[in-house]
Amino acid sequence: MNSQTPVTDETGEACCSMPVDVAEDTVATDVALLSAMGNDTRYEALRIVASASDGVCVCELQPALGVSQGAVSQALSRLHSAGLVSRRKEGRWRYYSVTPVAVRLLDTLDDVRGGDDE
Amino acid sequence: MNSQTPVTDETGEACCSMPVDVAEDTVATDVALLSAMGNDTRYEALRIVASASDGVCVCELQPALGVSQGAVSQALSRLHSAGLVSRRKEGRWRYYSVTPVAVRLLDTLDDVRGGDDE
DNA sequence: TGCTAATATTAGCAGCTGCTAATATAGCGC
DNA sequence: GCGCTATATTAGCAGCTGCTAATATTAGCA
Repeated sequence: MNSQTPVTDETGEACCSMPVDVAEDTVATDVALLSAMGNDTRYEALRIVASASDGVCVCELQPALGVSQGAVSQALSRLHSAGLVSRRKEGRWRYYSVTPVAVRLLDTLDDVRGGDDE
Repeated sequence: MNSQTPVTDETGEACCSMPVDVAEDTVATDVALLSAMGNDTRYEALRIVASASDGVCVCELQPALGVSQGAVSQALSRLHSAGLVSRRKEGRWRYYSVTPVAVRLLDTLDDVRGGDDE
């Protein structure tokens, strides 16, 4: 606020304690994860990849997601650089699989959403 | 890709199985959560609120976050509508606290980041 | 080698997002 | 009621994001 922050108000109406610092690299790491998943196309792609037992190929994600091939590739590239999917080549095909990080986060999302449904 | 998707390639080189459908409201719910947290200011605000035992007031979040009062208010409003913080009034002051949903997600983020640090 | 198929990358566009400044609203004491 | 403080809301701007279309790259085959 100005210089009259209630934190040090002498009337005993001090507002509350000093806030903590959040480490910059923690912020960057977590925000990269969260924002990578925080988009419809990328979230759906991740869900689809997560539900496959042996990886999903770009060629079938595209019809499922209903966007262009380029958009699918960009989505997967973003998920990969955030550490949410791994990829491998098999001839012409590229397969994507979820990482343990993604599994954990998706499970947590399912838990908290399930709790709301009661 | 076009109509010759490897999914049904008769040569046995079928690419993989059919992808699942992801429920639209599940997508909307989760993406709202993730994108609310997927921004530096809002993530840091949530972290600060999470570290306080009895709620944090807007007036101290503002200096901690280093943005305008209006930006703090907007950030908290977004977190609130995503169900990540609850709020209460005490006279002139507005206090924000984390919800169990936020706690779960932040804990999971800490877990997966901790795993990476090894 | 030349072609097709799969997919990554790039360029560009329209809409979105996050911020500031200004304003509106709520609470408090005189 | 007035003036102040705390904070929510609004308007507007600059930069960002997600998409398509086009192109580049890679793999496979005759």
